[in-house]
Formats: sequence, C-alpha cells, structure tokens
Amino acid sequence: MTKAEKTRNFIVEKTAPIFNMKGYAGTSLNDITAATGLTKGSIYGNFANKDEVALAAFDYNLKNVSSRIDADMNKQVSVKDKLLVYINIYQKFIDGSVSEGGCPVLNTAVDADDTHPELRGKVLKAVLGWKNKIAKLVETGISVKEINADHNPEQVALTIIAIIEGGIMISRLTNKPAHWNLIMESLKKYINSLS
Amino acid sequence: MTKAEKTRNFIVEKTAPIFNMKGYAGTSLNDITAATGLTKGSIYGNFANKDEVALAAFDYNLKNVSSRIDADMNKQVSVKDKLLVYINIYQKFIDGSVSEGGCPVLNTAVDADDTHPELRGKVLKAVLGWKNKIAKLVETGISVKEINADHNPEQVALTIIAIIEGGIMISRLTNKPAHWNLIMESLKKYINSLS
DNA sequence: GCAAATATATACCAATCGGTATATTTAATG
DNA sequence: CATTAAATATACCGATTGGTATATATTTGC
Repeated sequence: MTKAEKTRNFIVEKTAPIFNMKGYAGTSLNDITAATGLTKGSIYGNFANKDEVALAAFDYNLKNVSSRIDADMNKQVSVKDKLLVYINIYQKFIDGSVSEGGCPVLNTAVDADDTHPELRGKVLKAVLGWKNKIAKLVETGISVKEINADHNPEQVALTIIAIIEGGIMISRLTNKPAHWNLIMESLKKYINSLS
Repeated sequence: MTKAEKTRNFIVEKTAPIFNMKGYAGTSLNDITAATGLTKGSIYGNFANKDEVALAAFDYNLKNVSSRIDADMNKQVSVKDKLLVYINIYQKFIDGSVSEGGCPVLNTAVDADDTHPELRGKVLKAVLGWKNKIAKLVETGISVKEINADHNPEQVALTIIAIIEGGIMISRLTNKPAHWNLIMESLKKYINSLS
C-alpha cells in the first residue's frame, strides 16, 4: 500500500462518520481538514473533489455495516437465525458503539434522494442488493421447508428493511433503547410468523 | 391578516417543499429568494434568520400531513379503519401528488438528528405525538373489543410508524410504487392481526 | 388624499464555500 | 547518499454563504 493509498484510506475513515452525521451539503471541506489534520492540498491530491470523498465515505460506511452482517450471518445456519442477525448488528449502529450517525443507508437515502444523483445511485444499489439478499434467504427458507411457501420473498425482504430502517429513525430520534427493543420485538414476531 | 402575515405565510408555503427536499444545510437563502421572488430584505423583514424559516417550514409541512390524516380519520369509525388511513394519505406523499420531498418527519429527523437541536426537538415532539395518537387508538380498540388486549399499544404504535417511515424511504429511493404496495400490504396484515 | 408606519428592495459586509497553482517537504529509487 | 518522483502545505482565487444598514415603495389609518 503506497503512501497515497494510506492517506486516502485515512481520509475516508476520518470523514465517513461526519458525512454520515451531517450529510453531503452539511459537510464542508473545513470539516474534512479538521477531522484529518490534513490541508486542502493533501485532500485534493488524493480526491478530485468533495463528491469523490463523499462517495468513498458512503462505500466505507456501507461496508462497515455489511461486513459485520455477513460475518455474523455465516455463524448461523437456519434462515430465521440469519435474518435475526440484522437486529443485533443494527443495535450497535444505534447506540453508537460501532459507528456514529446511525445507518448510512437511511441517512444517505434521505440526504441524497432529491439532491445528489450519484450518491443516490449508490444507496439505491445498496438497498436493492439488500432486498435481493433477504429475498434469496427467504427462497432458501421456503425450499428447505423452514418458511411457508405462501410468503412472497420480495415482500418479506421489503418489510424487514422497512421495519429496521424506520426503527432506526425513531430510536435515534427519541434516544430511547426501549423503543428500538419494542420495534425489534415486533420484527422478531414477524420473522417467526413466516413459518 | 396583515400584509406581513400574508408575506410570512407566502414565504413558508414556497420554501417548505425546498426544505423538505434539500434539508436545512442544503437550502440556501438564494433558494428562498428564488422560490418566493422576494429579496433578502423582505425575507429578513419577516424572519429573524434562516433557522426561523426552516422551523416554520417544518411546522407547515407537518400540518400538511397531520391535517389530511385527521380529516380522513374522522370519516372512519372503527379503529382499524382509522389506522388504515395512514396508508392512503402517505401514498400521496410518495408519488408527489400532494407535497414534494416525501415525509417531513423522516426527512427532518434524519437531517436534524445530529445537526440542528431546535429542529430535532420539533420532529421529536411530532413523533411522540404521533406515537401517542396511535397508542390511544389501540387502547380504544382494546376497550371496545376490536383489538386483542394482549397487544402493547405503544409497541403497536412504534411498529406502525416504523413500517410507514421505512416504507417511504425505500419507495422514494427505488421509485417503485410496487414496493410501497407490498410493504403496505404487510402493514395491513399487521393491523388486521391485532384482533 | 395625505402622513405616518410598515414592508420591501438595494447595496453592501465579513466569513466561508469548493477549488487550484505553486512551493515545500517527504518518500522512493538507483 | 543523492536524485528524482510523489505527496503535502501554503497561499491564494472567485463565488456563495448568511446577514444587515439604509433607501425606496407600499400600505394603513385619519
């Protein structure tokens, strides 16, 4: 890893939480230099513009979620247990023990939806990928008779994502872990009802 | 209504969709003057600063949702039918037929959560009020034997809000009405399961 | 319809915005 | 170790940011 690559990663690591909290328009180049301790010259030596930093920061934030999901999911065997992994992982994104600012999918979707087509494209891809992942899990669950065949995999996927993301919005706003727990209890009930 | 009040309302009406789409940091005073056709002098003659416009815009956007909800809800008698009103109303906020930018609660919650305490306070109040409203509906439903007593009203309220807001995020991002329909089908099933 | 009060427009402010050319420093290579 | 190449810092750019003092219109009440 060359020096430039290291610096690039360093910039992304340091700015990713800021973009996640403040959004694209709300994050200034001053924020970026302050967080990294670097100067504008160094930032622009490694990125063409602010957009490139924001896009890389989103990729970083997304991978921070998905890699943890994947790791925990591989430890589970049943489809239901795999689906329940989302609850435990996202809990950490709400209490801030893992990353600041909550879920990057939610944040970036709302932030970029009407303002930043390129960033929007990245979140869209992430959500569609997430949807497909759950849908395939459900299909597997149906084929191994773990899940009842009268369920629509795509619908299940969309419903799970909606409950999680909506739950994150509420829990981070009210700052009440009890709210998250109640919503996740409903999600567990929903997942268990798929049998 | 004095001239100033009229102008104030005019400014709020014209800027509310912009704040809803672009957020607080993303909306500039230039956006405000462009949308209203007024000058900065006129804006600052009616508002102390950008914050005041943003706060008034949120109130306007919120009322635009809640007044429609209330109106439609009063037409329904059963608790379940009242709860189903949310689905039809929010549909209009997704396809843009009523307001631009989607749900102001979701947008402002994500936008202001880590950045704007005053705006955050307003959304928090809105969500808690919304939660209480649904919870009381559920309590009524229980007392009239329409809803099974083993349901936790607060939990039901939080779950419904989460599904709606999560559904809005997804549907507006993917731009697929089918996604909204599938998620709302799940919500209907959930509401009907409360018996 | 005239005067006073109110409301809007004009012209400006310092600060910050994203971005760049160039100088200086640091790292890699023979 | 010296030379070269790469990376970072400095100093600056024009444009835009939120905001204001003051002049000009426009209402309002008599």
